[in-house]
Order: sequence, then C-alpha cells, then structure tokens
Amino acid sequence: MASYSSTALKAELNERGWRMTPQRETILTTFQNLSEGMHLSAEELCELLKEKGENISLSTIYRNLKLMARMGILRELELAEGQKRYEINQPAPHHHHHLICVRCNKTVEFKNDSVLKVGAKMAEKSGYHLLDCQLLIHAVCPTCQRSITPV
Amino acid sequence: MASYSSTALKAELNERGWRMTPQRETILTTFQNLSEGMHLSAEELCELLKEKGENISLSTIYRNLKLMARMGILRELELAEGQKRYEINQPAPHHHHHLICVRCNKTVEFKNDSVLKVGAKMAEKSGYHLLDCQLLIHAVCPTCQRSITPV
DNA sequence: TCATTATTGCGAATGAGTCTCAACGTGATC
DNA sequence: GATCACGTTGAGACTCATTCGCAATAATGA
Ligand SMILES: [Zn+2]
Ligand SMILES: [Zn+2]
Ligand SMILES: [Zn+2]
Ligand SMILES: [Zn+2]
Repeated sequence: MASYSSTALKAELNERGWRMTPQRETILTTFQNLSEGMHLSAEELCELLKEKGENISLSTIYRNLKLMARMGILRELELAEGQKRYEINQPAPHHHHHLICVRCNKTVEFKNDSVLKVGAKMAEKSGYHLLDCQLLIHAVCPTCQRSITPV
Repeated sequence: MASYSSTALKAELNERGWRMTPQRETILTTFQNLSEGMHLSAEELCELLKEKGENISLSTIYRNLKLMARMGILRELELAEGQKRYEINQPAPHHHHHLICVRCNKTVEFKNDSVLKVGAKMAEKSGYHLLDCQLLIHAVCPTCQRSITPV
C-alpha cells in the first residue's frame, strides 16, 4: 500500500539538510491511506486529523503540503475554484488524470498511460526533472448542459 | 488571425440572453492579438489596457475572464503560484501544453496532438461538453537542479 | 549530552478574487 | 427612434486561502 515509506522520506529530507518530524510522517501516512478519488485541501486535512485526535497546526500543514508537492510526493491539484487540493502521487499503474465540470465541479478520474509517457518524454527532452504530469480537462457535465443555470 | 470573431461572441452571448459590450470586445481582441507564449493575469491585462488608453475596471476584467473561460474562448492557467493567467483557446494546430519549473516558474510550451485527442475522447465518452484540455507538467528545470536553493 | 538550527504553532498580515449597489447601456418592442 | 427591461459596469468594501514573523520546541550530528 505504502508506495513511499516514511523511512524513504526521512532519508530524502536528511540528504537535503532537513528533518523528519512526527507531523510530516502523519501527513504522509494520511495521504497513503486515503481512498482512491479523495483529494484533500489544507483545511480538510487539518479537520480530518483533528477528528482523529492528531492535531497539526494549519500553518504546518500548508508548509508541508507545499514541500511534499515540490518533492514529487504529493500532487497539487486545482479542481474546484478557490483552493488547492492534494493527493498522493502514484506511479504508472495508479497514475490518473481529472475531468472537471466547470459549473458544478463534479470530477471524474481516468487513467491513460500514453499521456504520462508524453509528459515524461517532454520533461526529459528539455532536461527537466519530472515531478508531476496531469491532464486537466475542463468541460460541462451532462446534468449542467441540461440545466438553465447561466455559464 | 482572429479565430473567434467579436461577431461570433456577440451572437453566442445574445443566444444566452447576455449582451455584447465594448469591454468584452476589447478583451477578446487583446487576447487575439497577443503574441504566442504570452499569458496574462487579470492585473496585467488591466495594466496593458491602461497603457493603451483603454481603461477597463479590474472588476469587469475579472468577471469577463471567468465568463470567457467558461465559454471555452479563453484558457485559465495556473502557471505560477498565486494567480491565474489566461490565453486564447486555439484549436488543433495551435493548441499547446505547458511544462513548468516549480522553483523558478520558467515555462515551456509544447504541442502534442495526441493529448488533445485523448482529452476529447474522454470528455465525449462521459457525455461532457469539452471546453479546455491542458497537460500540465510540474518539474525542476536544469538550472534549478544545479542551484543550491532548497526545494 | 550538548550545540546547532530546522521546524512548529500562533496570531497577524497579505492579496487575489468576489460582492454590493447605484449608474449606465444594450437589445427588444412598438 | 423612443421606451422599457434588465444585463453590465465601476468603485470600493469585503472575503478568506495562504503566507509571514517570531518565540518556543525538538531533530540531528558531534
Ligand atoms: Zn485524483
Ligand atoms: Zn456539472
Ligand atoms: Zn500557453
Ligand atoms: Zn527552474
């Protein structure tokens, strides 16, 4: 289940002169145990942990979500308006993309290996170190097409 | 040059019970005449128009960028942190994607028709009306890989 | 064990984007 | 081409996701 262990995280952090903390381990394992299709915002993660009795301050959550996204451990997604959401960044067989209705924000996840290949090849060709590759499709869902709601 | 005329915009607006205004025409033609690779934020568009002597209030710009993105005329992009950027949404031969360095925000545009095909097929299969299809690659550019700057 | 210094938690600050509302202008009707 | 209904604009107030500043804390290495 755990595609990226907290031991590996600790090693990678130390290598860069940073430190492993209980908060970082908690955040990592929380995302690893999240069911497929769940995307958490900073605030939602904070609430979820509070319910489980593991309080972590919102500042710390914001800092570490950003850190782990920039390490390639988490994916930063702009699914609905107004706030970023995160999910664990999984390799090839579990890697997926998002189709979003711009009116109701209904989100469909789908897999397509060829897109990841295109992204990886493009990054390599330009000498970039790949962190995340996401196909984002903005569209209007069947329900919203039928509704009279403007735009 | 103009892939989407202001006459067409007026027609589509009226069809939905909305109205054409000088501000909307100015915004549309500004994006149509923008050079390739330019992505404007609301604030930048406001400044650009001010320089040209065509003042449009920031509120109006925000409202219409969102409106035109939801009509599929503009693409809404999250390239750098903190603000959305827009560009004209062009069909197949000019359609492109973005490779972004998460540290310095350097952005590379690239074309790949197969990705658009994947997106269009996926939207159609789910009964969604496609507005925009963008492959977003987060990575670390060669320069930033060599730099000692953290994360 | 101790020193160094990265990290946390709190509250204050920031700022992109939204909201409110009176004044205005568009498009439809006659 | 005058009138009307109502969508749109502009200005400023406002919201709230995210960042910042800093003192207290704790992870690492010697
Ligand atoms: Zn997902
Ligand atoms: Zn919808
Ligand atoms: Zn572009
Ligand atoms: Zn860079």
